Amino acid sequence: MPARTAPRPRRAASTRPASRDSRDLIFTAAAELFSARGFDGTGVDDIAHAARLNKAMLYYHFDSKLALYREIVRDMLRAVGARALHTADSPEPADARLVAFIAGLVRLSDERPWFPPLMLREIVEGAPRLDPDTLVLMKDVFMAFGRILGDGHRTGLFRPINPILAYMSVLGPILLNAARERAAARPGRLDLPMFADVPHADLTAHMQHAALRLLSPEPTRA
Amino acid sequence: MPARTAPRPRRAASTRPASRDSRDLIFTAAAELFSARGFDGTGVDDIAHAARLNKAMLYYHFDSKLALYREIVRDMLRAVGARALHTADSPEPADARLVAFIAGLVRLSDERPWFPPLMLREIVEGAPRLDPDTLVLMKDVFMAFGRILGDGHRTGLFRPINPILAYMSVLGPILLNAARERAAARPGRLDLPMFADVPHADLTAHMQHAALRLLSPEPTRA
DNA sequence: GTCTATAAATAGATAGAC
DNA sequence: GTCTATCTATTTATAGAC
Repeated sequence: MPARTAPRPRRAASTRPASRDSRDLIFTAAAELFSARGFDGTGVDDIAHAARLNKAMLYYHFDSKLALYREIVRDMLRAVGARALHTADSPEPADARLVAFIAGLVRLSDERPWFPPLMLREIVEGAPRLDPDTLVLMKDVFMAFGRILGDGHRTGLFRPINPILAYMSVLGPILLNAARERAAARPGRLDLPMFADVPHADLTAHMQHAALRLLSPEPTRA
Repeated sequence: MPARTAPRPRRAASTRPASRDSRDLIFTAAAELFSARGFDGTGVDDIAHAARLNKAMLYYHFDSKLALYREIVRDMLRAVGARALHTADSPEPADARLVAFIAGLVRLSDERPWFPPLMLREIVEGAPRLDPDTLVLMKDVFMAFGRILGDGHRTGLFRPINPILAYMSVLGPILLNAARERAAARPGRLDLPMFADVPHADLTAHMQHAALRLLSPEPTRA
């Protein structure tokens, strides 16, 4: 699921306790932990233990903790960017593309559950650990969103609006809610009301509806 | 500015390099750093250095790094909660209270710039470090928001909506945008388009407008 | 109240056996 | 490819002088 450019071939048959590729095990465990506790809050021992391996294996597959982290973020941003560019450049009208953009983000949050918390962290911290190539990927997502916004404005589907504020207003709820959901799912803690379950079916619809309301040119009230 | 329940008296006159109370210096430096780099990303030495003191002073004023962190979050949530409860219980109609609720959050983000990043981090991580008393404060803010929402629904000003999704949709953009702004202001990095300046005047208005559009009962489009 | 020096624990990273 | 044992640097926290 992590997906490097080309999936390496798997060794024939092997026993259960390490049947999946150890690199993927470490990758996934690390993504999970980094998103939950942050880069500094996660030890390489924690990662190795969660992957049911040891840290020597981590260093066998990755150069360093930082290199592993970067690979996770790059993989994630490549996935987001690919989807965003694809929908932004589709021939459909802007409102349909906006709806697809949001559906893509929500679906991606399910496929790569570490995406929302990790993305939030990177924005909050100002992405201090990312290399220039990865920063470009972050930019691409925003530019794709901006293109949808601009097209919508030109075709009269959307009202004029500051693209950054619009981006924050669309991305913020999606990321924050998914991150909240994820935090609530962790064992032990948190029976606060704001961490209660939200019916997953309503979610995409709400986010899409909210975005359309935000951008629609019709005035809503004084 | 951090504000314990009662501000202790200041010593008469003293030289510049440590004229302000050292406790407040450490408190503010720590809040700033914790919000920027997270709890684990911030060392007590970093804090002491930013406060132009040393870590022995930190331990003179606070029991531990964790105790200091908790005090910062508690102070922040007390401020948010007090403001939220005050506006939620005001006699005004719900839409006016919602607008005031948002203005309060934005104003608080200016007064205590560490609030948005810190709050985001706590939600993302599921508040694993907070003591029960502090968790209650988090709950109070949400409940105040919920009361405004419920009143608005009863009086026909708002449409029915899942309170958690509404909370995420109002809080998410405000926190994320303020955090983004703050990350962009840090020296060195980040000239990505999505980290560009947003005219501060537009900000509150946008957030208020967006929230009203989200909750208004009038249908906006199919 | 403020500092320097240091103890004790932890974390990232590597050597080398199997 | 996988593991244990270990080195080294960093980090929280404290002792004790001024």
